[in-house]
Amino acid sequence: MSRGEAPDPPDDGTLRTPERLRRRASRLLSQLTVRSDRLITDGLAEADSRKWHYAVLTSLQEYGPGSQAELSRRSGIYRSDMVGVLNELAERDLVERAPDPDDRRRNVITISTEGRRRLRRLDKVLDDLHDELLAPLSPAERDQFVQLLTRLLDHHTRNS
Amino acid sequence: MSRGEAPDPPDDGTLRTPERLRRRASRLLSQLTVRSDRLITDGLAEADSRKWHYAVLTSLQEYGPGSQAELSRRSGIYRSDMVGVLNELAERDLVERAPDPDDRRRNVITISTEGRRRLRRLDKVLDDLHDELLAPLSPAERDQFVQLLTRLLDHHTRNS
DNA sequence: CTTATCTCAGGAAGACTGAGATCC
DNA sequence: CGGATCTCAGTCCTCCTGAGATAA
Repeated sequence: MSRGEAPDPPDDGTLRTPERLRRRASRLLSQLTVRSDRLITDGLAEADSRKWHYAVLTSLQEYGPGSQAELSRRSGIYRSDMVGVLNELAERDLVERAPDPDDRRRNVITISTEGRRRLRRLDKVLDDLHDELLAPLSPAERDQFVQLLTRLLDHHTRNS
Repeated sequence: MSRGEAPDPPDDGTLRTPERLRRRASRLLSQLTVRSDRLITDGLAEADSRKWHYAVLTSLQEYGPGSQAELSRRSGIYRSDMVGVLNELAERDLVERAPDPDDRRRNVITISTEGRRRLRRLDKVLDDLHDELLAPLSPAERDQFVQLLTRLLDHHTRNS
């Protein structure tokens, strides 16, 4: 409360007006995401990685090799940003990029053995980080939270 | 499902591995926040406003006039970015910026009548936008959601 | 002298646009 | 030809750092 924020809510259902700002879901979301992003980014940086590395490696592990456009669709990384991410991954020998013999516009991206090893480590790192992120919630509440987020995201993804 | 995403979950509690990526709370958060931000930003743009305008106006309405540094603390806007926001608000005659006679380093920011009127409109706009944002959730679930977000945010705010 | 306030300049990172070259 | 793919250059926004000027 050292930041001149709103006082605690009345706790009787009444919503005092100062709470309007604090309780806007959009604000809560963006503020929490800033913290979450920072947590994850810092944690992965200690493992010489980024969120995007994890997203691409997981997608390769689970769905197999693919073109860059395909990886982009799978992982949600923008097609124009994919180039840079793959450069970083290739530098570290975590993936291999080879021209597709069947369609010479494409590159086929494959995860390397080193990449699989790295992915296992990142998965552990992320488990710990999520433990920290969701610390105040009970296991049941964590599921609840993930479920609510998923439903919201699905809804807003389908309606493009 | 036209985007090469993960298939639907088994729906029996089992978590197939491809779901790891999809279900990471950090990813859900940041993806949802992107959509939410876009929704809010676009909606407010139609009212010639931004999120920051609303934050500052609300804080002025609820807590009364204050210096820029104080507004910054209340509303969460970075002190360096506050200048620009106040310029925009002053341009539109929604706030008044006057030097503090007691401390000549400071400006005292006051909300104008026009500002109050604008704020009432923005509050309605935001109510509608949040209805859209939380559309798939029942009223009880919306409360649940806000409550979970608040607890998480509080936890990560206290630990600086 | 130290501290606080206001201001501006600019960096880093993410989401995104647009366009050119290449190929189907 | 239209459409997809890879790449690069660059925009916009947000969060944040740093520093200068002024005044307590």
